[in-house]
Amino acid sequence: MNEAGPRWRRRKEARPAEMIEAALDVFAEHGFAAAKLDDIARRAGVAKGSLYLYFDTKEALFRAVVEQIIAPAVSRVLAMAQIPEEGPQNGPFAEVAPRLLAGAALALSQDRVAAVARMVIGEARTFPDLARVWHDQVVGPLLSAVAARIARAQAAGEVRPGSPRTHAFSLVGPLLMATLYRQVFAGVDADPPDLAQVAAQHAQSLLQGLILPATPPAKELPDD
Amino acid sequence: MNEAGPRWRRRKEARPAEMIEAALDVFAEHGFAAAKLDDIARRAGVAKGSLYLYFDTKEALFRAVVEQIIAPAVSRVLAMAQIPEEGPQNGPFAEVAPRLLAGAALALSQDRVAAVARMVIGEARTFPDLARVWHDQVVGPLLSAVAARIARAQAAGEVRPGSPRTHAFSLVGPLLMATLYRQVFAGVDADPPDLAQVAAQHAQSLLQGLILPATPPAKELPDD
DNA sequence: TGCTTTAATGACCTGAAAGTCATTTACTAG
DNA sequence: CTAGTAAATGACTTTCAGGTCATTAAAGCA
Repeated sequence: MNEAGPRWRRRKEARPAEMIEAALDVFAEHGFAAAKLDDIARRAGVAKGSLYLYFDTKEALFRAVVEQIIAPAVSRVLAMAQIPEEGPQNGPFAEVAPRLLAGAALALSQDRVAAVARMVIGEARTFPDLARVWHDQVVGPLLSAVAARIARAQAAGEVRPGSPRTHAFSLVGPLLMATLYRQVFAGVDADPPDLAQVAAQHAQSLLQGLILPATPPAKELPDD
Repeated sequence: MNEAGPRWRRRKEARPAEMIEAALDVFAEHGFAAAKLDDIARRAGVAKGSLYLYFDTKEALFRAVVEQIIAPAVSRVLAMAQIPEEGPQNGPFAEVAPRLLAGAALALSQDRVAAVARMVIGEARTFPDLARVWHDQVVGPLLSAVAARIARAQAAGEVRPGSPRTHAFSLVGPLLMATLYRQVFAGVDADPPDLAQVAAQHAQSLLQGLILPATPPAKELPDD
């Protein structure tokens, strides 16, 4: 019987991150309620009791996962979109919008980010304060930044009038829909939508308009 | 001590519907996993054991809720949008699309429908066959119908080229986003988006284009 | 009015998973 | 080398909700 080394190591610094990583996998696969702490512990290579050295409850672990995964994604999207609050002009809106959507598509292409988004939607009612954090720190700032940029474009006469906030929904809604579609129907639909393609085509459609300006097909004109 | 009548009544026909109704309320409030059958039973005015006379398991009850609530909503949307599979021409796409979005907004304005949608998104991983049913019977048909209508409009030269399916995402994504926003942030955001407003403004924006064609604001032109 | 049927009950059973803690053992300071 | 510390363990406790079933009683019928 070979005893290669100590049965376990003391790794106070590395443990929490590993636990969060493992928790993300298990939560994403089964959802919050159906995820078992034993599974998470096993995947993290620790005993269940060890989880409680770093997280008080299952919910605390869940919240740590959300914060850990999402915070970088949010700042990355805003950075890629290059939407500074009060910065200098950063190009015409017709160029900013596709950049923003492309950046969002890239961020949401990571299944980890998309899975967290799906889980928050599913669990918001179970954890009202999670919904509050998400609203105040993620969705709110993102929506406000986009709406502010749209309002600037409206002031410059670039963009059609209307509620900037609603325009923001117009802009990013399809991407959210495609993301959720991929998450919900993974394994059911063999041909899920491609986020980059949706982002590109939607940017084009929304900016330029879906309707073609009465280009007669040279054939169906009523003969008079 | 007044004994007004029998302790309970036999109502084989009315029970299931009442149970589904109560179950919807409790599921919508707490999510599937956190919903207690005792609560559902109490709200339905029956004992827990009675639930098992009509539904084999908690999951069966959940599925009954989904089917009961969604089926009418789906057919109503398609009816309001007046998108027959092979029917006669039903007006230019520029008129059909707003009608479709308005109908969808109306259907999704019922919190019951929206709550079910949110729950399916949240629970799809826990119940893979629920995701399959939802895909095959709800989302798939709806998306296909809309995409088919868009393809017809493209063939007629009304609509810009591009994947019809992606165009369908462009069309309905913002409404889904607004619906989920309302569901997730109910109680957190005091000023949620109005679905009818989002539908109307988005239809306008998407069809006509968000970008204004270089209308000089008569003031900021560089003076040369 | 009594008999049969079966809808309905609710106390109970049971499995499962969150959370605890006395014990073990890796590490470190002296 | 030794003693002190605290990271880590995993068997145990506790809680709780899904599911069962022997019993009750409402309704239909002769």
